[in-house]
Order: sequence, then C-alpha cells, then structure tokens
Amino acid sequence: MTPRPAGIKAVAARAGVSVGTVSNVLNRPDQVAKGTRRKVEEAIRELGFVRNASASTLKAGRSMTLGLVVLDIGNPFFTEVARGVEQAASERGYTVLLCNSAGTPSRQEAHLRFLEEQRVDGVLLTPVTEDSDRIERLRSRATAVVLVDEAGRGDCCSVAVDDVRGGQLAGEHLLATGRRRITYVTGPDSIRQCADRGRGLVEAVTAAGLDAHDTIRVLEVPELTGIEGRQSVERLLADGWSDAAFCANDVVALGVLGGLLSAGVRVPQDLALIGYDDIEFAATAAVPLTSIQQPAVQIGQTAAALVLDELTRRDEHAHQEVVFRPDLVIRRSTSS
Amino acid sequence: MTPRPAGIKAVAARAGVSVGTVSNVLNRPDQVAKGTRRKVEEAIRELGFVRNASASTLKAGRSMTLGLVVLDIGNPFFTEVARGVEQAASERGYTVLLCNSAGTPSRQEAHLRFLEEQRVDGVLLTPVTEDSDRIERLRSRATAVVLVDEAGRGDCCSVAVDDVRGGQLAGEHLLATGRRRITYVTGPDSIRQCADRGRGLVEAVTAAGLDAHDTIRVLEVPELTGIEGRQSVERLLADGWSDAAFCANDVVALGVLGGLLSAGVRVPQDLALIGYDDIEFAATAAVPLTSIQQPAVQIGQTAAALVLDELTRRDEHAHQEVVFRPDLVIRRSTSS
DNA sequence: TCGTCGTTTTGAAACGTTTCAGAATGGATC
DNA sequence: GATCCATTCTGAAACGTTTCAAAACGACGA
Repeated sequence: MTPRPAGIKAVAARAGVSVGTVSNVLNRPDQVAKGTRRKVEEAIRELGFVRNASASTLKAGRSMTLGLVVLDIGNPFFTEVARGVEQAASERGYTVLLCNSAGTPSRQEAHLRFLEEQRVDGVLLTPVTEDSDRIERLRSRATAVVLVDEAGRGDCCSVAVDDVRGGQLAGEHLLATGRRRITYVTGPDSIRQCADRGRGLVEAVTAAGLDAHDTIRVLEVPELTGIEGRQSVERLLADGWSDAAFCANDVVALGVLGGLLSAGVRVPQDLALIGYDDIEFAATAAVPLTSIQQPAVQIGQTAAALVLDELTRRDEHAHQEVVFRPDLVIRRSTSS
Repeated sequence: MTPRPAGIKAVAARAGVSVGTVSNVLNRPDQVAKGTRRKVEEAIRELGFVRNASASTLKAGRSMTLGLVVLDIGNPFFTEVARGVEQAASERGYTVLLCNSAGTPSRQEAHLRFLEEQRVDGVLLTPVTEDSDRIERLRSRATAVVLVDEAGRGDCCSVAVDDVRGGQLAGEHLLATGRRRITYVTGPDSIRQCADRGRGLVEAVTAAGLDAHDTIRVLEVPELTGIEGRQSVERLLADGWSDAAFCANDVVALGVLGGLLSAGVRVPQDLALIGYDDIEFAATAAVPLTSIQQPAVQIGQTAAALVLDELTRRDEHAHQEVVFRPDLVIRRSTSS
C-alpha cells in the first residue's frame, strides 16, 4: 500500500544529508566521503530505494539504453547477434531493448517509434525496409544508429557480411563437388539477403564457365521457416532435375532436409544440400549440414562497439562500414 | 544540431494553444475540438515531435510497458511464449521489454532490477530462482507480477503447464509401444521443469507395475543445448541398455537424434526417442520427433491477460493459477 | 589568529510531461 | 438580457532526478 516508492528525497532525509549527496553516491561515489557514503547506502537499503529511470533519463538527457531491432527472433542467427550486442553493451553499462520486427515494415516502424519515445541512446537496426526518414530523425536527435547485417550508405555505421560472397562460396563448393543442377530455395527477393546470396550463386556458376539458366533454378518460399522448407520439397523433387539445393538460410535448409529424408532421398548421394548461417542445429542435424558461416556473435559485438564509440567519442567518431567475410563449413550434407 | 528535440511546449506555441491542449490531443483526442486537434496535429508533424516517454512515465506514474524475463531465448519454446505475450499486450497498447536470463540467477536479478528502475507496470517472469524478495518488492510497488511456466505460490498469478503430467504422458507412450529400458536425458535437477518431467516418467513406470530402477536411467547433461545432446549419445549407447530415450526438451532431443542417426542407430526401430515442447524443428526433423506439446503462444497470451487484468481492475482482481495440460504428439521417432 | 586551498556538501533550478481546478466560449432557455 | 449548461481550453503545480555554483568544513602553514 505504499502509494509511491521511496525516492531520493526520502533517502536523503533518512541519512540526514541533502538530495545532492544521495545523487552523488549514486553517480560518483568516489567524490563522497566514506562515512557519508555508508550512511546513504544504509538508508537506501533500509528504504528499498530503487532509482527511477524515468526521472534520471529525463533530467540527464540520456538513458544508458540501446535499442536492437532484429528481423526474426525465431532465427537462431539473430539470437546470437543479440547475444553479442548484449554482451558488449553490458560491459559498458548499457542495457539493450530487444525488439523483433518479424520482417514486417509496420512492426519495424512501431518499434523504432517506441525506441525514439524511450530516448534510447543508440539504435542497432536490421532493416526490413530502409526507412530513411525515421533513421534520419533518430540521428537528428543525437541518437547513434548502426545498421546490422546490411551495408551502410555512408551516413552511418554498419556491420554486414558479404552475402554475395557467401552465395559464391556455396556455388563454388557445389560445383567443385560435381553438382551441375542447383535449386536455390529462397524467400522473396525483397529480402536483400536472399537476393544477394542468389546473385553470388549465379556469379559462381558463370565464373565456372557454365550457363546460369541451365544450372540454376529458383524455388521461392513465402517465408523462411522450417515448415515452408519442408513443404517445398515436393516441388523441389517434382521433375527429378536437381542434384543439389542451396537454401537461403539454415532454418529453411533443415526443413528441406527433413522433407528430403522422409521422402527417401539420400543426402548427399542423391541430392547435396547447403544452408546459410551455420546455426547450432546445422551441425547437429540428422545429416550434418554444410553451411555458410557468419560470425554472428562478433557481428553483434562489433555493432555495439560502433554505437558506443559514436556515443562516447561524438565528434571524433568516424562512421565505419565493417564487412565480414563468410566462411564455408563443410559437413556431410554435401560430401559423403 | 538540434540540441534538444521539440517538446510539447514548442508544439503548443506553433499551434497557438496551451500545453494542456496538446497533451489532450495526445491522450484524450475526443475531448478536443476538431479544428484545434487538426492544428495541433499539423504542428506535431511539422516539428517532428515525438513524445518523451520518460517525462510521461515520470508524471503519470505508469509506463504502459511490461517486462518479460525468459529462461532461454535460444529455445524456440520461449520465443513462442514471447510472441503470445507481445500479441496480447500490444492489443491493449502495452509494449513488452524482452529480457533473457539465460538460466543465470545473476542475470535474472539484473533484469528484474532494470525493469524495476524502468517502472514497468507489470512483470512476467520465468523464474530461474524464486527470488521472493525482489518479487515482493515489485509487488509492493504496485507492479503486477505473474509467474510463467511455474506454478504460483498463492500470492500472485501464474500460468504453468503440468510438467509431471507431461513426463507421465511420455512414459506411458513409451511403455505402450513396448519399451522397457528408458534413459531420461535431462539437465540439472535444479531446473524445476527437468525434475518434474522426470518425476512424471517415474510415476508412469510405477503405475504400470514396473520397477523404476530397472526401467529408468538418468543421463544428465550440463546444459539443455543441441551440442550437449549430441555429445551425450556416446554415453547413451555405451552399454546398449536403452531401447528408448526421453529428453527433457526438444533442443536436446534433436541433438540426440542427430547423434543417433550419424552413429547408425535406427530411430525408432533400435531406439525410440521422445522430446518435450514440440518446437517447430521437431516436426521437421530427419525423423519427425514425437514430443510433448505445450501451448506456448497461449501460455504467453494468458499470462499477459492476467497481468493486464491485475493492472486494469486492481481491487477486483483475484489471483489465478492457470495450469495447462500438455499433449502427446506422436510422430515417427517412437512409432514406425 | 588568519588566509588559503582542497575536499565535501548543499540547495535550487531545470528536464518535458500530465492533471485538474477553473476560466472562457457559445448556445439554449426563460 | 440574464441565466444556465456543456463543451473547450488554460496555466500552474507536480513527478524524481541531475547538475552546478556556491557554501561549509578542515587541515595546514605563516
């Protein structure tokens, strides 16, 4: 039945000091005499005082909080990215607000607005849509913004992985293992990652002196989920054309794998399979999945480091566009 | 170089009204004359005004925000729960702050403290540890608390699933399909879910007139991850004793499955396998996984509904302890 | 005893909202 | 023309912090 929780004033009264001193104990304890500090700390404990972040943020003009908007929290890849972000942020005393846009522009918009209202100090965004307006607005509010898993456009930091290169790696590997009829199982082309990875595949095929049209087919699924992957198998096998499948991510690939095996298709003998992201379940699948690895945790850490640098160094900060190189991880699904 | 973003005052000046009116447009638009409202809305647009949530929360004493602390965001089960919570919350205008305790008491503690500082209106907690102190404190701050995936202790709402029953279902099913030597692959007993599910298994065996010691073995893994599951297979197969394995969750079960298949063990012929949670990857696995299904999304929705009820109805609110029943979903991993 | 200087402590002024008692406005009604 | 309502609008007082100029204190040397 306490109407309002005890504030800094109550603490001050109890400890017999001024509010300024209590605030100092909270924010610069080293400038407070030891005895005083102890008294205040005891009062805090006795009253169960917990700092009111609203008031603090309002007055101080910063919230010590970062917003992270990911494309799909159901995809373990993003979970790992988030882990990296959180780790780097918490080391510097920042807390991360995790938001899931679920690939929906309207949800991305809603979350960005929320973060804006909360006056987060920085935003890490895996964009669904390049909503330049809102990003511009955030930046004009002195909010640091970094694009994650997306190349920047010069006006802000970004951390990405070269997806074209990743597609290339996948293509080269399949070709090297003798495959010549590759189905690319992918999501809508509006998802940049899907488009880029497909482009890389085409490049690899072309570079090998093959005709892309003869070598590659595209099988589009509406959503990058396991279910859709599994369901796509029927179409994948329909005419017996393919001797390999490259999936736009591991979640889909695992669905495809399940579908293939239960249809009696041997992987990799009858059909080679390669995924993307190298999530934990890939190594652990029935037929361990060859995949294109991305340094997920490191992406998160780097992105966080960039926002924090922009936040701390302000004027000296120069925007950077970090691009990681993906790696091929070969497992049984492509090489028996 | 706008030092501070435009506030309600600037909007008021621009629209030629008082701040009170602007606030009304924001919070009770129907009490404002249509013309005035339009003027204010235009000013808001022109200035790019975004409400400052800190100030709002500070003054109004509520943040329209809920905190959700989950045990393991890497487990798709919790992702689904979160989805349910978010859905129910956003329908009522609340935003959810998602936190991951990762099974660590200190992280749970840190997140609860953060949520307390943020003055969230309600907290949904999947407890690592029953930190009654902090929960008590939250509740004394007029913060609604509901326990998720954990039975309550009478003093707050809770939404749980009967894990003992789930373990029973698994046990009964394995016995019904003729298995008599069951290994229970589980995490530390300190995780309540693991303990309860194991208890259910024992009950099923005992109820069938069998001796639990002769019928059940326990194989403990340090963490409920796919890797650990896969690695446990060696021990699982060591003496050829088992004809079935029951895993404490699907993430582990899928790891075990991968290990079994690549060791040449046929599932279910040589060894039946059953998981828990019925995550999406279960249906989609190489050998589709029999599992104990929990209504994850519904758990989230219900939990959110309970907090919101406590928040809205206050005095009339009566604490409820909702317990869902788990369901057996039979797939190929236990029945060819 | 008096300065002086460094360390602590103080107290009041914001920060940007919400809220609410009351003032203005403008019809209706007598 | 006076009165009464309902509808709109106003303005000032919080909300709980942080911050900063200035005051208080103490130790020290002159």
